[in-house]
Amino acid sequence: MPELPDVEIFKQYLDATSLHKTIADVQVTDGRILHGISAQKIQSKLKGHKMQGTLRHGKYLFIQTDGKFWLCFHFGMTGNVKCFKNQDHIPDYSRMLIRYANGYRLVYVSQRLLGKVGIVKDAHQFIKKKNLGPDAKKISWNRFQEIFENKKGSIKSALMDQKVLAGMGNLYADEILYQARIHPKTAVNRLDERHFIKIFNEMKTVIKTAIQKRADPEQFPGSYLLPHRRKDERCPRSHSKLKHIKINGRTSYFCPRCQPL
DNA sequence: AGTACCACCTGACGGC
DNA sequence: TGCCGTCAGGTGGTAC
Repeated sequence: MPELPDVEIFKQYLDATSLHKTIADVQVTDGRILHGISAQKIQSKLKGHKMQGTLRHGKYLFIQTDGKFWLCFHFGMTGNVKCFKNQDHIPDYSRMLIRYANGYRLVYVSQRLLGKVGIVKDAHQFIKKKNLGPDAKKISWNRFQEIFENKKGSIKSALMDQKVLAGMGNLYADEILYQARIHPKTAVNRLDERHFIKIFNEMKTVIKTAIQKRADPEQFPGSYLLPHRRKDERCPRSHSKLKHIKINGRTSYFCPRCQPL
């Protein structure tokens, strides 16, 4: 579930497995993941280069190379990266393989092909051009207050809008609003400072906790909504039956008792 | 500006 | 067993 915490885990994983290793070869097994570049071009571009460092902004993962370009990963609704020894069996839905000179391969996996891989000149420039909002993990309280000024729609839509705030997806937006005890349909302009402080603090805690638990919902605290985010399950706090509604076409789970409108 | 809907894809699941 | 509709965590485009 590649939202901010998941992508942060991928970043840590790449930092641990893939930096400063010479890329011997690149194999694209499904070109539909490529964005704005051909399989041949990405191969010739990466070959012989090394990854120098990583940068995550929202759900995007950028890898700086020792060339004048960055590799850019987006994971869509299903996707991850994994490193294997050359002779290891690689998983289904592996769409791109980066083979290192040291005998390992980095694999980009994407079952539904909704993710994208590309080359960008500069990550910061890309973020600007895409109009991405500030990163949810790094944003300061002052900036957080500002981004909701003059907003009128529902708080959940705003939290999930990558141009407002980068990194929150459907699941974590639900979790944050659940922890803050705010109904997802609440209009932003009906929230006061006290509410925003609560949302901000819960957001930071949820992100930190999720990353600490390696974005694995099974390890999340019992007080979290995420592991119970299924039809007919109950709120871990009030034991009321969870409700689900559609907001902007996405299913939103909440507790009608803890999060009244 | 906000929302609603469609499209992009594959696979899992429930109903019949 | 199998067919079919619906749904799933992402984004982007269009139309109202």
